[in-house]
Amino acid sequence: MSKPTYYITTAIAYTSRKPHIGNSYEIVMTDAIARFKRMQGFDVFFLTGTDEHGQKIEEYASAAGVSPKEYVDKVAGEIKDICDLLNTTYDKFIRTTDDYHEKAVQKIFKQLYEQGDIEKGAYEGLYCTPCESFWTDSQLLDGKCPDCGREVTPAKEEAYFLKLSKYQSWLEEHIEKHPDFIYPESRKKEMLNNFIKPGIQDLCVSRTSFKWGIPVDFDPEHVVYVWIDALSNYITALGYSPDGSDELYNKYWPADAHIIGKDILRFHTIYWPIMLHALGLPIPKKVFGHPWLLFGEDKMSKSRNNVIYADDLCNLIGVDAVRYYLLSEMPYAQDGSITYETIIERFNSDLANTIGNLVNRTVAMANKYFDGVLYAPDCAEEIDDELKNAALKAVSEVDKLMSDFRISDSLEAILTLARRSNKYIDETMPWALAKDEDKKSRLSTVLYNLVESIRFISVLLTPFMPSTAAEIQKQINTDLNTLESVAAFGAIPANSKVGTASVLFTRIDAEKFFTEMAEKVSQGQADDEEKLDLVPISEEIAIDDFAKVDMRVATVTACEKVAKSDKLLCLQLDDGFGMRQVVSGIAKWYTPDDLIGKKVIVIANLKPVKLRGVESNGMICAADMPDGSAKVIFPDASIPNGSKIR
RNA sequence: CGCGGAGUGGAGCAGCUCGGUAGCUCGUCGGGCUCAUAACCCGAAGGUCGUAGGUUCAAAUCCUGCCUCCGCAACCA
Repeated sequence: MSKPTYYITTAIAYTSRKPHIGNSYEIVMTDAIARFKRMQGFDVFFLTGTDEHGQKIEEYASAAGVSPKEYVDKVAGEIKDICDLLNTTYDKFIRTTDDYHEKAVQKIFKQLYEQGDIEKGAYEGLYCTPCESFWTDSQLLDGKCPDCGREVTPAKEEAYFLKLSKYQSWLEEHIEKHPDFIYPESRKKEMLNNFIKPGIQDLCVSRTSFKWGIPVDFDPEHVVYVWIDALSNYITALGYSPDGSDELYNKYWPADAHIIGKDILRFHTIYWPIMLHALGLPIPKKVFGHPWLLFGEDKMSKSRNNVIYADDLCNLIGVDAVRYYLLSEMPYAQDGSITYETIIERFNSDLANTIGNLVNRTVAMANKYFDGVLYAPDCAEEIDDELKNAALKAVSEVDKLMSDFRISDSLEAILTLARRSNKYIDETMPWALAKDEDKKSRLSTVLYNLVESIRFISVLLTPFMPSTAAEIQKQINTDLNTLESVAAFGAIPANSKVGTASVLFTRIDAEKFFTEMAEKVSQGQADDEEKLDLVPISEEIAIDDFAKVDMRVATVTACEKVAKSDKLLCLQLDDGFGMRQVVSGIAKWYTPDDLIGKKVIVIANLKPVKLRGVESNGMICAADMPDGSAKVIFPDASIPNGSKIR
């Protein structure tokens, strides 16, 4: 009888830059689930990989002066290194530039085209030539362009479309009938109400504006756009092809779980199922949208190098501690936040004090009192049952919680057992028993129970902190590490001998930590990585082109928030010639009071547009910050209004 | 009225489906112990459960209004 299969995937990571620690959460979480499923006896296939096409990569590559392929090779290598560093046990690492994937995608595209699910079409929109924008009927104001109020004309731009609308009712029904399909539950409503019920828009699945993608083989002007390319990885990795698939595919598909970020839930719960359904394939059983791990508030983002990378953190606190931190700090449905303070706090409290110290003191006592030998527990007391029950309860809790992917709760359940074990030591006071020759038997029973409880902890810890689990088992000298071995308390054979104690986690001195971290982050790291984040320099222009841009100094005389918008401020400017109204998307970072009375630089000859119904005549110069915010450029206050900038 | 989520002791969360002594981890303070990594164990302080009403014998838990925060959508010339 063959083992039941379990196919689990992460999303594939986009190779635009080296991922930071928040991005590593997903692979570690998926790894923990995969390892746990293997322990449960499943035949697991765990897929991860990289998404390597697209215009952005084309741009980054040209900015770096290398070919797109060279560029993605580098970044994909870095991503894979991080997966390996974090000790994740993926069975396959797919890259969307892999040959077999590209071929399969072309066939999938063609198949969908031939059966009519993809059609060559156009943005059937109404086009406003001056604005270079397409509009739908519903967007028009009085039948005219909502931006400039001019006439619009029907126009077309050639592209391929995936016809989603005809599967709408099927999808709605599928989601209703499979309550487990979208996780967590709260996300389901969002998808249903926001995107499905209002009507699914057909999806544009090809581009002609860039080349770095998989060519549509029967129409080489077009390149397959991200959705079909990237989503297909889950089946092409298994060797799926419309004209015949590999064994792996037949064995593992449909996936048991796609673990993805909440931001791409929409693509996985709408486009992906429809694509599969159109191809006549089964739908994945579960799509789990996990929350994000953010950098604590914006305290850290003020200093410009707030990004934490997995490898740096591993150097500081170790791989398993990083895994533990990621898995325990992330709540189930809301975003978690990273701060160095909580990293240290959790490390010291949970790992060093609770688990590490428990193992250390127990193994030390076993060696001290009985030269490490564990005798048969023949002097039980009532209090022992509490420990045994706690151990067994931890097993059933973890089992239950993991079936819902409740990772941090699972870890907490293990910690609870560790705390109970520490308490047991105080209750039984082995050091007091040791002083009384008559209590040797009781003492050996207590130590046996403790070591067994620690063994439970180590076994349960395996999916989350594999190296630590192994190290604990080495220190208590056991190879009983399966889930079966923790079905009942007392599996350690009598007269076995524990190993030697050594510190599992050295407590972190916060002060020292911050010093070391600052050093590591500043040296070497900074310059190299920051370049990757820079927006590429635009194409060369002539001086004449620049001369077309008329920039002037102006004073902000009045400023207010634009109603019903989050981002827009409406500014009144004195540009030397008179008053001018400009709308700017900086409300998140500036209040009107910050700006009134200040000098700014305005692009004075920009074509006017309406934003949120408010006319904007020009644009304020501001710099993009690494964290996505913007800083307005304030010129010297002595420059008169209307001065031209060149 | 675009859609959805959330507001619980200093911090982070659980409890809310099926109303009935407000719980956990961290931190703080006091005590205990000494096997251990200044660790471990016990105890205490600290919350009118966002706000205003309503239902009820009884509401953190159900209903309504309001305020605030966060996602998504719109929007950043």
